[in-house]
Amino acid sequence: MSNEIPKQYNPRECEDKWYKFWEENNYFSARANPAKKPFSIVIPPPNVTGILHMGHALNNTIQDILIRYHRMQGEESLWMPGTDHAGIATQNVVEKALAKENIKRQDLGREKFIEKVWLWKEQYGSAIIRQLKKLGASCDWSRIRFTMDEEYSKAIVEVFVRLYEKGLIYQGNYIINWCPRCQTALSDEEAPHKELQGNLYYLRYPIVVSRKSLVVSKAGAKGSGKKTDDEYIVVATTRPETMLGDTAVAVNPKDKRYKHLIGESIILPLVNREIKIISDNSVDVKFGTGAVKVTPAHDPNDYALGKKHKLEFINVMRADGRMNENSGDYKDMDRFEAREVILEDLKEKGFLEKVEPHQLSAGHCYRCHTIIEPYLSKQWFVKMKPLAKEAIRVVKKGKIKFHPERWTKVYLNWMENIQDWCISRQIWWGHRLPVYYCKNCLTNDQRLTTNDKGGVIVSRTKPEKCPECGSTDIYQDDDVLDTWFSSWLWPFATFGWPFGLSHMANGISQESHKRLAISDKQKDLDYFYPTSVLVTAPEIIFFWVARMIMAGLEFMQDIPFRDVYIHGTVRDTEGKKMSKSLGNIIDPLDIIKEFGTDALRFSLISITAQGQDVFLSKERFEQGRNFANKIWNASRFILMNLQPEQTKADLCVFFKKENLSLENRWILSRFYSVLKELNSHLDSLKFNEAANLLYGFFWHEFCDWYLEIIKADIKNPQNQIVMYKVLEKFLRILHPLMPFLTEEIWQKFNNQPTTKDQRLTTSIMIQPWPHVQEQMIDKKYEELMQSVFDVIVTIRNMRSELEIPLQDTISSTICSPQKKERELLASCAPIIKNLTKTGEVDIKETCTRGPGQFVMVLKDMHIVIPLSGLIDIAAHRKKTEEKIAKAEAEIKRKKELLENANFSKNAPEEIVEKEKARLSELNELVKKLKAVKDALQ
RNA sequence: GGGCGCAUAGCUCAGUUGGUUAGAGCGCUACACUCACAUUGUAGAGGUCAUAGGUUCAAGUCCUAUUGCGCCCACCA
Repeated sequence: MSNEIPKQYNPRECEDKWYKFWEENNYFSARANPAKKPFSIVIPPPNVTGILHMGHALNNTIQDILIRYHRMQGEESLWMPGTDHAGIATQNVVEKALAKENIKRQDLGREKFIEKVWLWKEQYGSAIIRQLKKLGASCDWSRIRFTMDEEYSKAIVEVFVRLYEKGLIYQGNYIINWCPRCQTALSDEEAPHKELQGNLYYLRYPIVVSRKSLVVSKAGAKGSGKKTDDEYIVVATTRPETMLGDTAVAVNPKDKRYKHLIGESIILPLVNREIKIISDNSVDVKFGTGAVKVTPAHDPNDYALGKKHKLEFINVMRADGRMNENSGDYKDMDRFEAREVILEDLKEKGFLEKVEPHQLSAGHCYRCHTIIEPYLSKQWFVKMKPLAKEAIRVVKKGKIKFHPERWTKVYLNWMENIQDWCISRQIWWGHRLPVYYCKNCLTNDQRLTTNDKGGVIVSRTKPEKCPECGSTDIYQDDDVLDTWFSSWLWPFATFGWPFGLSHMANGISQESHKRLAISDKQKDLDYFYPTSVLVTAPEIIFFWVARMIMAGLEFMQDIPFRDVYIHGTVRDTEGKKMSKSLGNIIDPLDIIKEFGTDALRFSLISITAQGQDVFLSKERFEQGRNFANKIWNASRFILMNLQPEQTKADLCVFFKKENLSLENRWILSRFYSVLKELNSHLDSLKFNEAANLLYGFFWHEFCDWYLEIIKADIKNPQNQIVMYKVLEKFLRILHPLMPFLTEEIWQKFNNQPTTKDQRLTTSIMIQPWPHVQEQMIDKKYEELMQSVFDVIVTIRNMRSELEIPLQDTISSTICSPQKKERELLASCAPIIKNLTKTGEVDIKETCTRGPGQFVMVLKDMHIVIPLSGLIDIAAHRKKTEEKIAKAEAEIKRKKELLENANFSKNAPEEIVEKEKARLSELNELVKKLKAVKDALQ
């Protein structure tokens, strides 16, 4: 039998096999079941264009662990899967693919292009799903959703219309973040600021001299020939190209330098437009020259100024970031090219006073990293403040908890300062706005110039005719919605919300059939919502988490999830974020190929401390692979030695403590202690601690000690039962972390016809989670066993120091003043003999020490073995002296501590007792060590 | 300009509510392959827990300041 099992675990042979097995048996599916407690997670939908990276691997492993754990605990556990249409990202990917064939999306036209995207989605869109399956994700695939699904899209329209009717969606002309490359508006979150090294350019704007300023200038003018302050007003700017759109210069009214110039005119260089000097409190006197050029169409601050002072809004750029017809000679130049040329021209004409290096930060497109242009355009917005109110409350009240908790502050800070959300995008791939225009009512296409509602129809379906004038000349808005406008509905729209809509045209029989289906869906939503935990990355808190909370509260009148687990970002060993462009990617699929999925999962989890970033190197995965292999071989050993009929023995024996040998009692106590601790780690989302706990227990306690001990008496029925039971239960509790390996071994046991336990019938993943048998936990026995281990380690240490090869059998004498200890050691003599390769173990009360013996001290014990060969007496003496010194230092500290009246007064009694015990132990140790030292000469 | 995180063994990191003997993996040193596993075993070396103060009977753990690294947010042109 044993030679059927290979010496190494081969993940490739079993992963796909068991995944298929699980899927075919519908183990992943979950549905409303009032008899059970629900547990649900919605997946953060990966981009449909996505390929699995380490961030996904970490994110989804955590979710899978939670789902598998709760499923085994008997909860109805649903993991809702799906993908996100990822508007801009997907459009970019498809455009790039088309570019290879020299096709532009404009060549195809909107409809054809969208067809291409769908085609692309059909072809490549399932890659990420296949990869999630490779990872072992136990999602209920029968429920898979895509944000562009017809049903899902209805939810989006419904939400848009409801918010519009509530007055929370509006259209308007504002400065928004514009990506000139993607040629679309972006939300603030989609345009993260990055530091740039730029310049501050000081420009001279000539003043049109009026009588009033002349008077003042006389007083201020010094010398002749030199240009005075009153001939120019100098403004500082980082973006000189926008000067073409300047419509004022602003100064602070309190600024004495410019007070006399307020209201005067200047001539805008190059453009020769006459503009006014205005005053406004918002101008910072200390920055630059204290005078600022005002470009209302190209800067959000200036926009506000422009509105306030009723300035002209002159847009000097086109959507592609090139200068437009308002920029004279610079027309058609790229904005950055125009900057250089304009600077040249200004310099040539004496309008450039100086250039200073200046650090600035500018928004960058989160999809293509192009520098954002603040751009005036007509867009659609969601009014966020009213939605945020309740979202703040539920988090403050603790109805939703962040893990780690510190993210609460980040969330609240953002929520409390929330800005309106720009939701319209000028791309093609996405949900078209349910906004229609009546051509007749709109006197002309005023999209960029008016804020007027006339002719705007927001409707769930395309209106036949204009409700105002009855015209049928109606067209839909070209824009699509921000991808996140669909993602924020994910926790309930995936269940089919809203129910009972848009099926009025169906026949009656169909209608009732649909109703039934709808009511099932409604049941599922009622049952699984709010979901239990959301597992995600910090980058996405504002984009997604915060907005889901708002949407859930607004449309479901309830929070979308109770706990938010924010895991760290996966980085390389240098701390850099893993990204394709940096070329520092460790591909999870490569790791799966090389080390196996379970190794990937285990290693990833074992280094993911709650909320800390994960620094990864490939070597980390060796740990997981080695662990998998260790489990494999231990199981192999047990299988090889298992006598099937023995495992059928009465299980009651198993729980009768008094019948158990010390080692069996010990390992069972340890197992249940570990299980108890494991439960608490998993319940408190400390996955790394769970992983390390399982690792340490299995490798060092179960394999290194327990199996080594019972090896000598492996056919003993009690040992047979216990080793089998502990392994079998261990496999179950390891399963959430290492699903494939545990299933493979489980099935190996299952396939032994005579070893059949009635639970070993189907799959490990649907087995019950073991109960903590409190009565089996006994710390006293754990300590007793530990003291035997200490003896063994000491003897091994002596062997090692004396360089006695294992082939040479030695004898040893253990002297202990305590009777109980002697009894314990006597009962464990066979174990000690076995694990130290000692022929005879003599246990005595007092120590007899001769010149031909080597002695070591362990607590209050002497351990003596015959001296064979040479020993470096001086070295050993020195070592002993060091030990004495160390112990004496500790004694001194202890004494001081115990003599301190405050200590005994304030410290808990058990601590004081512990200290006292430790002190007497140390005293005994020093006494013995000194005796040993004296003997060494 | 605000906020957050990190600094512990050569390296990568754990360390719950303060309890005195600070852990793991990798690496390193020595020894050991018929006997489940060399993706292994046994033994060992290696730390004034970033710095300076403070609170406390007791500080890696709590407080304050400093230094270094990293991240997030913000409309200084």
